[in-house]
Amino acid sequence: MNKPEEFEITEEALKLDHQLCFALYVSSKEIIKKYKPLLEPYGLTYTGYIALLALWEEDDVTVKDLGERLYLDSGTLTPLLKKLEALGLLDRKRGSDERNVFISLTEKGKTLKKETLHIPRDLICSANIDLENARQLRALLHQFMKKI
Amino acid sequence: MNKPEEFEITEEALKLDHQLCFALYVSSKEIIKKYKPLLEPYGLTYTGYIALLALWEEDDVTVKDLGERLYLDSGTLTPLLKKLEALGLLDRKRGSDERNVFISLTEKGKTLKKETLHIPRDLICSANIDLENARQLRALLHQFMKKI
DNA sequence: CACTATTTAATTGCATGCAATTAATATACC
DNA sequence: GGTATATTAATTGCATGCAATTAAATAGTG
Repeated sequence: MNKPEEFEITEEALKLDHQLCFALYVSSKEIIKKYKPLLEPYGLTYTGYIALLALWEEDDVTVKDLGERLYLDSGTLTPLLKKLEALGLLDRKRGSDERNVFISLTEKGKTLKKETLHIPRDLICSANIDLENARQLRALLHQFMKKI
Repeated sequence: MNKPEEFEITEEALKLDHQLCFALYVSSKEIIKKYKPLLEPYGLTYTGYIALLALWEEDDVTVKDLGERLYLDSGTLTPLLKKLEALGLLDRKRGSDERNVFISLTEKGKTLKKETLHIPRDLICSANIDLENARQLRALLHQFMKKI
């Protein structure tokens, strides 16, 4: 009882290369892989790096606030932040409302910003990124993120 | 000793919203999250689903071949394929070259393709995806994947 | 004030991903 | 044939991510 034209459409729509999710999934994994050798000298993982990027913009924020900016929940952030604390990069302190934990960078954490300034440029080279392609992608992804 | 114009450039380049990697990382995670409720009725995870998408295009392939198509290595695939085997969706059999393990769909695995045909369309609705935005994104991502 | 609902971080359990190593098999080369 | 090399899956160890639950604290309400 398949109408042939509909079958054709769904058949094509099922192919791996037709899936936007798969292109996003692969692109995300591949670019994260490129960061690893650049971050390893600083003892950072990719997740640690993006947490620091967020904190370098604004720190002394709660775990909840940081989680909203990073799209991560406490199940991921709590152990990550404890590791970054153990590295001496940040402090975790309860606020006057004891439910809140405030994250603030240590001097070491602030200094690391300057030492890693070269990473964005290095990544562009190592991942062979076309800047115009990247600019367009970023714009489309931000549109995508707003609606999803 | 910072040249102000260079400092400004790198400062901007360090912001979370300027990172292509972060936009990819968030978009990928968010779209995968949207798949979960659609896949749960079939007992599938996202990774299991993309493995099946690949196998529905071509099965009776080695783990290595499947890994190249999915951008996954045996460390991820071996346990995943064992789970899909336990669900009765595929078989794993050594080839005449005993280093190779060939993956082939069972009847149940083939049947599941028809039962899940609705998922791509359902996802477009639930993730509120703009088709033109998606088409452009996919094209740019494929360019990106080719070069990285 | 007493009681309930809400908020926040932490914890638990499960499913990835990947790098590095291992084990088994096959190939290449002499 | 015999040995070194290469290939393939599997295993191990580590780092996420997320859903669901828990525990503690606060806010809201009568």
